[in-house]
Amino acid sequence: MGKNPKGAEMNGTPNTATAGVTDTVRVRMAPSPTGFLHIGGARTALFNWLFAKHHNGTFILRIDDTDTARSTDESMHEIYDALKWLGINWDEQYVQSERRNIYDRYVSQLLESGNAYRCYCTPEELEEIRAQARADKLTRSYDGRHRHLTSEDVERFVAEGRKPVVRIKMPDTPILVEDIVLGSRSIDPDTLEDEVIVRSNGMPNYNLTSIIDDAEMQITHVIRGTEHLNNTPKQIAIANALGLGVPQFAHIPLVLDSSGRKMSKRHHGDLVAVNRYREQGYLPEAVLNFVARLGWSYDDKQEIFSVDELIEKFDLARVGKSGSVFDIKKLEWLNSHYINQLDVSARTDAVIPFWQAEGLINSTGQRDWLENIVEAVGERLTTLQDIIPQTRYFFTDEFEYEPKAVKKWWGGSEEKKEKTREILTNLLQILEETPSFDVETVETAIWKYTDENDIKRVAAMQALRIALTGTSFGPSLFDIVALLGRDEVLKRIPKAIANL
RNA sequence: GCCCCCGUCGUCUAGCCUGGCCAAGGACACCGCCCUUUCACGGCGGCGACACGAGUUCAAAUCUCGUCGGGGGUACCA
Repeated sequence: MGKNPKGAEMNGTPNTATAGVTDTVRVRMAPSPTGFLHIGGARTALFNWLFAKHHNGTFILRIDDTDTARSTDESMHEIYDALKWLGINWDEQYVQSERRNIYDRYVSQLLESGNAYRCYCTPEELEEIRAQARADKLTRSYDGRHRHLTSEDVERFVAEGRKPVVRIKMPDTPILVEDIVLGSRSIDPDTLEDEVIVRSNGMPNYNLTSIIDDAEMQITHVIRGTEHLNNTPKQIAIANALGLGVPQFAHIPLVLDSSGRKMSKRHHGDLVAVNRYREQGYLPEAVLNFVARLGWSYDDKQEIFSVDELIEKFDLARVGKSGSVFDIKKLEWLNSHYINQLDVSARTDAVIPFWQAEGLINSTGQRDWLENIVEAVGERLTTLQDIIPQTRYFFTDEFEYEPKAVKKWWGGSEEKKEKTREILTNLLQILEETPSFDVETVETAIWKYTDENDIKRVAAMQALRIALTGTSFGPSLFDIVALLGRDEVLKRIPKAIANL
């Protein structure tokens, strides 16, 4: 694979040869709709999409729903939603269950050419074969025993009510698998067994439909997870038997959990659900940037990539071979970066749904006030969801005084508590008398009090902070006082004193 | 069991193809200091890796072989 010859195009060279793969790339993302889109799937989608965009190609979404028992409409829509949220848009879309006749046609061809055959083995029989093969340390289990059935055999099986599957006859010559990421290798045919390509209920199987559709849809590059590596020679064998060409393959390393195992819906649940990250207040830019760097890098310094930069810089040649551990800390870092990147207005827009979901606001009529709150919170959000603990007290005075904060700043002993009551009482009086309630006036008044009475600033400030917010952390206290307003502040201090 | 893939700081990685510039660079995390009304931000500093063993070579993280370790697959799932 050569470099993208963009330069040649810019020169306006009027030939087609120099364009190379640039304008003919066709890739696909082929999820099976058996659950939410998971993080690994999102990365596969992203790599395909980036590759397509980079080469001015076509990105196709193909729903591989041949497993009718597990596929659901709901899941299909969840996948659409997740992809749209990420901004990964597709140019063409196909659903495999609507393409039965195409697969049936190819199966007939395989049967007629003698490259496939019906197998009447029962599940029990297959189980036995497997067990025996394992005991004998064989490299494959199914032994092709129904390759050459007599018509009497068939009649007998049919009479017994057995429903056959269709199996592909694997070749007896090595299969060359070329992979852009992993390199080339030759697969010993003795390790391949006659795969089932059509189930006994007549439904075709993944290895068959996948490679047929790749050919039918003129896919040029198959970019998928390495869990499919062992399927590749099988699919190539099927394509060969059908006389179809095969795309180029690029198997990307797995996304692993912290103990090094493949992330899966089954074992990791919500942790891998893309939609879950959206609900928790992650930005799509952050998720995209994060998964892009799982298994791919541009150079030895750049970590932050806008989508446009990703498109410009993505290259399969820089995809690594080993699996990558999903580290949520890094995602969080990226997320806070992208949140901070938003201006106050955009950040307010982003955060409003979270306030609403929490029941803290019901209209946006107080827009200016909300923006001021967001401004005061500043760079304290790791996720949008963090806006709740950071700002709850602005919307209600029904909050708990955090025990740890109380103990540390209000005092563990009665003596210290008494001192705190005194400070709060004095502050109350100062704030009652202060001519205006803007940040500067309040600040001046409070500093004057602490400094003149030889009270530690931090002690007074934290005592007041807890009285006003119930917590020991958050935005500048003067901002909080100003945003809460005189009435609210003068109401909360006595209440705090009473609770001391 | 069998088949296949992989192996640089705790994590993501640069470097490996085209041996020397690598007493291995960056980022996240962690720790410390500074800033500071708190918590974050930010600034500065610290901790920290070539899986192991042979071989080739003047020289190996880089090439070769072996060992060990990890992972994926092994379905009438995809």
